[in-house]
Amino acid sequence: MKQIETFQMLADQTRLRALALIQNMGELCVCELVAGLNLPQPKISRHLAALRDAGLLSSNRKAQWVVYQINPDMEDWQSQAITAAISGIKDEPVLKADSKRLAAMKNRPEIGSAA
Amino acid sequence: MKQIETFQMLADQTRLRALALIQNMGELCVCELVAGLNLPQPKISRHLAALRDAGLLSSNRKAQWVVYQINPDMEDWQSQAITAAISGIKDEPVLKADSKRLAAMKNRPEIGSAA
DNA sequence: ATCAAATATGCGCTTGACCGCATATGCTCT
DNA sequence: AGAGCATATGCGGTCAAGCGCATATTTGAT
Repeated sequence: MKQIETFQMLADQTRLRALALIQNMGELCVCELVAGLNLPQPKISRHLAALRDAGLLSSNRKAQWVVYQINPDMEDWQSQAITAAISGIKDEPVLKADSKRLAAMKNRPEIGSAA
Repeated sequence: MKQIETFQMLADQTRLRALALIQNMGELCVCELVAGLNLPQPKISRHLAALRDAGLLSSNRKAQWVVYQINPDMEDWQSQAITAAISGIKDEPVLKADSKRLAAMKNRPEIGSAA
């Protein structure tokens, strides 16, 4: 049963924080997530890969960066599950701190839209 | 972060099957779940205890039986999560088999409403 | 071609989830 | 009190998840 994988993905703090921040910002590269969540880069990279493999995120390369976003082609129930998850954690203080750190990030890449 | 626990609970086939069957039937005792899911009683009992401890199920004793139901006092996001989960698995063949086995159960206790 | 930044992966370790099996506890009825 | 069903729990084993650390890979700039 493949659905298990989805909920497994939502049962981890790092992944929830990453999903929340990505949903909040639209799309983010790995280094932005490293800065926002303030965690080792290999750890972030692995979690993102797992989320992508599970179909919850999609990624595409933009120059030297790999940009992740919520997978637009998810199944409805997956989307609902993510919504529930983010709703469940939305008041966690750590999320505010994550956003704050991201906003304060030095040398933040300007990908895509802006120059 | 306590929310993790909720999603952990949803990341297991046995627990999902139990939740689906319980939601479908309103309330069920352990022995009915053992019959429906066709799994060892200790295994079922443990999973039910886990779901109750996580706040997803509530239980109350009725004579010699312990009856479990979806916890009516869940938080909204938990309820949403369960809905998403059940929606995700609703077409799994195993669920139909579970219902069928439960319906065919011999010596099924008549708890509460009926005599 | 070299270098540096961004990202991914290999490896060994630890911890916790789940399991099966045996057994304890609780409840009911006689 | 004793028998019998329903439910819970103790225990040991196995396996996968997550981690830290080092390193490989890809990409862009000089």
